[in-house]
Amino acid sequence: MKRKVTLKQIAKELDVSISTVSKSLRNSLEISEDTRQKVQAFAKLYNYKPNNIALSLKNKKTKTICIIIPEIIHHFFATVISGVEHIANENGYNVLVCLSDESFDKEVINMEMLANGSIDGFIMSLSKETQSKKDFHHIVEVINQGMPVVMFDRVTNDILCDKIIIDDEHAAYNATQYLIDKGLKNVALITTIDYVSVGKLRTDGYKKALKNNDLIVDESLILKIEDIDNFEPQIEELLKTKKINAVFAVNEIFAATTIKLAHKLNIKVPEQLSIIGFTDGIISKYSTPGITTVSQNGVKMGEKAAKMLIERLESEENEEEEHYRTEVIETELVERDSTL
Amino acid sequence: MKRKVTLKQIAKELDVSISTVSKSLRNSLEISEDTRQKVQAFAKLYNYKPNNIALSLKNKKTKTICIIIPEIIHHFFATVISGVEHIANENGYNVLVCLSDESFDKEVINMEMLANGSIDGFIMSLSKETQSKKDFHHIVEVINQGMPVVMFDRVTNDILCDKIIIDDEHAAYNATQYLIDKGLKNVALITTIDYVSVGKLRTDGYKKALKNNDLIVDESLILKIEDIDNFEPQIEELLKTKKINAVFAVNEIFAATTIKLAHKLNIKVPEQLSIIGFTDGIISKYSTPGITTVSQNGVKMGEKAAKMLIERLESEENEEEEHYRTEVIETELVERDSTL
DNA sequence: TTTCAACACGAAAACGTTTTCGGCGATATA
DNA sequence: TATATCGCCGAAAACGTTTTCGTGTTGAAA
Repeated sequence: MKRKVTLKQIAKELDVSISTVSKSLRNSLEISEDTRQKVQAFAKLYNYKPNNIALSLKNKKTKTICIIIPEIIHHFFATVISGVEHIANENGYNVLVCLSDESFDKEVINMEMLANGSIDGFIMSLSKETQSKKDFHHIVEVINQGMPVVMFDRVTNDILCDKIIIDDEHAAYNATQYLIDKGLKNVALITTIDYVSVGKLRTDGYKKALKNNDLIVDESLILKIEDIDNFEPQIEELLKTKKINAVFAVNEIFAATTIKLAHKLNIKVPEQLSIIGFTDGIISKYSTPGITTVSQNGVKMGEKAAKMLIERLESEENEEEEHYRTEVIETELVERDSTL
Repeated sequence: MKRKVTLKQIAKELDVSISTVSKSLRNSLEISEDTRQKVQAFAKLYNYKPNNIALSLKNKKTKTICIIIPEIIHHFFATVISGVEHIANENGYNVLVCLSDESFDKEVINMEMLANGSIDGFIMSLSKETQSKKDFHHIVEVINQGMPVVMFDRVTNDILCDKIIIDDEHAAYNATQYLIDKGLKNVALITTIDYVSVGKLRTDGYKKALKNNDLIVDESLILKIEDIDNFEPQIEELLKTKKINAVFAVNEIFAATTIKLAHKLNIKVPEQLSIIGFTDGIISKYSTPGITTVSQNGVKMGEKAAKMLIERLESEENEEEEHYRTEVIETELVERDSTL
């Protein structure tokens, strides 16, 4: 077991100074061709690699960015990570992944723990709890320390920073309009509780579409799911008691579950019930029938977020202006077989 | 924008030495009650937090572990990360995620890049390319440098280290037996090419089950998928031309696709065709019908892997024995509606 | 009054780099 | 011969910690 070799050890072996070794390896002209060759050969032989931690300390840059997400099991977040990782890697950055588990405390702990030089910047999507508490002091603090933060998807207006979002309201509007255009007038909405920013926006879009088509918004057709672990009965109830011919679900789990329940209740999809989901997940793709859905393009969001963060990191040296941007990623309606 | 405060700055402000500040903050009895209070108050006021990079350099421990996986979009790997992250966090470790994208080169680059002090240890699952090339020099090198590695799922016998696996052969055997027990004699297998270790093992289990039930292994019923992006025609061909009443698929994508194609060909699932998948993914759960599947318990794998790695990291100080373990995580057959 | 311990604190090394500056010998120039 | 120049190299600082060891002051004991 040969431990890692350091500059000091090479210097000692070759009976030169540490500076000489360092310069030789960086091919400085200050050092004679002869010495350079000797040092480089020796370094190669012993497989010398500079210690990253030491470099980080010296440069005050870790070349690591952290992404904080509520959960990784969620396919959308996985795709975002994938996008972030690619761009980061291309630019020589590593990616630290932290999960908040939708908990405010974990989010705070993670941020405080890493804001001490461990990383260069954050990419994050707020936890549900944070959104409901509306307490963002931990984020403000980090930003005030001069560490750039890019928020995506679940963002808040209370914080000034770069943001990547999709136009949730507009996307929901389009999805609802799509259903209406098919002649479906009784569209139910299955959504989350309001404090989840995207849930609220999508609900707004749904309502707006109805109104613009002179349809009345029937609140009893809007199902707000609170308990993510036990919502089937509510949907079943909706399908049984209400006269609907279409459902717009704000995520793919709700959409897939609706299909399953429709099947159970002998309601034919899409003949009797059209269903549109949200998110570009694998569930929608591999489900039978395939689910028509609003694609969020998580990969692109991740890529864009990483680009913005890295751009800010690299330009920061020149102490540039603090002009924050909010980028909107376009969504796309992927038509499959769950709609007429 | 107040930048991070350091010991040196506090020392200067309070007109004491750096040592005094450090000791005060660690509540050393060497320092007078008075001074300690003063320093601590000041530190709190300026929200002092020790710089992690400096600590890492000093302690030669980064409290960071890296997990290298082929892709994150795969639900199974996402669950593993989740398990790793939890245990890591509990023990004060952070998790760096690297994606090899099934590429040998990316795997090598990532490992070499991080083996220079950036992290304390690796948890990894081999990329397909690495498995087919059988070139593991990068891993051997890392291990020889004294950095612990824990492999999971896609492992190799050519490397000595801790491993977490499931008994793929046994699980496949059970799944096949389950089908046979239902009276289904014509069981097809949809698998991957052999160099993916788990694909091979699952194929072996399938064959063994057939043989033990005095059924002949019909190689034409074994479909080896090479091109992950265009395999539907092959499955369709299989369903159309072969007389089969059950399919065992080695992952959930294959299983879900089979259902979709059966639906297209008007083959009723499970009445005319029973399907069993592999992996405990969300596709199986939310698909209609729900897919009976072999659950791999990725979370538990991740947890176990993290535990083994951290255990080795913390015990290493005592230069313990080098006894490597291979832990087998039990699988479970989750019965849903895609089988009789 | 001298001696010694206890107390409170500071200097410095160490972790592994990079980089600035200065020095020294040799050669070229005046 | 004296001076300037150049080539080659080393010392040291810096990044932010922790920790060992040393040192000066104080009080009490002899």
